[in-house]
Amino acid sequence: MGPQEARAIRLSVRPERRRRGTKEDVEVARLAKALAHPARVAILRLLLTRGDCICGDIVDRLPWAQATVSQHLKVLKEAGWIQGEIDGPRVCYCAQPEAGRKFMALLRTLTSTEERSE
Amino acid sequence: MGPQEARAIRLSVRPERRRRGTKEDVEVARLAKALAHPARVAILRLLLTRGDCICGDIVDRLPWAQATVSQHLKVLKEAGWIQGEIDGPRVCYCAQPEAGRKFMALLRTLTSTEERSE
DNA sequence: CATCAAAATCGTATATTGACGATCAACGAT
DNA sequence: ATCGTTGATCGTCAATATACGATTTTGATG
Repeated sequence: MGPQEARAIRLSVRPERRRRGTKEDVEVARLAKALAHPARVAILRLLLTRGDCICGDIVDRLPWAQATVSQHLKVLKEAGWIQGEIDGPRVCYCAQPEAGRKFMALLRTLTSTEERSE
Repeated sequence: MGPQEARAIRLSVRPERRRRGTKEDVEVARLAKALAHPARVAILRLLLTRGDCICGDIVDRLPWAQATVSQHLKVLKEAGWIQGEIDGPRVCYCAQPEAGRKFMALLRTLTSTEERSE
């Protein structure tokens, strides 16, 4: 067997299945991705510290345009970090503590050296 | 004052400072971003469970090309999640537990409702 | 129903990611 | 010095993310 043939084989034999990773890995990545921007972290922090349910106030408190904030809110909402509740002409957002707990749990699982039975 | 003038003012008066967010928010986002891809989570999990210091084995175990894995390793390394040590013609990677601890701590701070001065 | 305020969405321009073949650089061994 | 192996880097293409003005949608109110 030639020298670079081995490489070629290794390259081609690589597992085809699971192109996008484990369920768990995808989940960790999904939650992490939603936090992967300072604006979204700031929004989440705002909702957690100043208390639940704010809305256009977020725009006032953060240095981003309304459209931008709205976009980030959407990302956070879709990932389950926050929840938006329609309240008359405005929308009240609040953090979803379960997301944080779930994320922490997943991270702990990731870190723990316990054996995993596939 | 006109109706949409208020909006205009709010839009223009928005704080110019801190375009990219707090130090802490940027840090959380930075660490989260490095985890925001299943391949990188998988790599980290591999290093944490199978043990420190693997290398081309990562390529064999994961369903991505060598160049792709190398790229992801770089991202993880630059974010401080892992460390690479040159060992002859190969490179031995190992997880950096501090990163995880730091990230968890930041997340806990984020979640905690404690009052933050500044 | 005309109007206003609030927030989502659209449109768009720019920037960043992700994947990967191909190539390069480092190094051990002949 | 040459070769073979390993892993980083380059180049490129497609896809996704970001920012935000402009517009639309939604609902309260006169």
